Amino acid sequence: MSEVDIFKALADPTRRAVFERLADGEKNATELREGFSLSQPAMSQHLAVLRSAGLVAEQKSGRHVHYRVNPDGLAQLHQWLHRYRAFWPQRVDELKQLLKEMDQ
Amino acid sequence: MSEVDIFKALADPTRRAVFERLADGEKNATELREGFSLSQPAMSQHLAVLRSAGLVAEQKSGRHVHYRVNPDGLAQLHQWLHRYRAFWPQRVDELKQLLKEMDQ
DNA sequence: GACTCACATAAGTCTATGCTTATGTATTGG
DNA sequence: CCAATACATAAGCATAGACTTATGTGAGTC
Repeated sequence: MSEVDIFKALADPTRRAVFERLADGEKNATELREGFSLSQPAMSQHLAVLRSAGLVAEQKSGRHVHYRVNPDGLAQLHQWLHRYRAFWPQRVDELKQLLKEMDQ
Repeated sequence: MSEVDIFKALADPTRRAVFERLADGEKNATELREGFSLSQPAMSQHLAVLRSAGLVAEQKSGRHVHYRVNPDGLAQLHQWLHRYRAFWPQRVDELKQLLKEMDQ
């Protein structure tokens, strides 16, 4: 698991959508396919990428594999972003100001 | 500029390194090449990707082009991450606990 | 005005990646 | 125990992406 892997994993729109679905709650690979027009191997490969990036965790239960969000990946991402914190408070303030102005 | 573009832009190690150098301070394309073993067009293309992702901003000055971190991109990333905030406070607490244990 | 410098853009190549179909491997139900 | 289910893995293909060399463009220099 590294930052590169995390960014690469999230660079794919399908994987980002899968991750978002997992954020709603634990699901197995078959449930995750619902709504997507993807072959079963494609989903399996996407999950492998997310897993090796530390973004999701798996738990085998019989012949099902339950996937859930792994906070480790998000923590890594959060830590990376935090290095550049100096750049966004200013921006946040600007947004706050903008919202204040829009309210009037 | 979209989340996909941002993640894609940051998925490349070279672009992440370029971004990190820009975080240290505004630089032009030639200065950015120092230390990298990249052709000039390669750097130019990387900067184009970072620019279209909203991660850096350019400012032309004579025949030089000065690049700097654009907070907009980081703000987008921060906003994306914030959607999953529910997952990381728990993790942060775990890390704090771990650090506390390591101190002893 | 020719020349150089600091870039951007074009075109071509090679590798990475996302997809497919085909197959392998546990697990479970009849 | 045999078929079906729920996956993972393999192999092949087609597109995307990162790089190169070559060329274009506009701004400073002499």
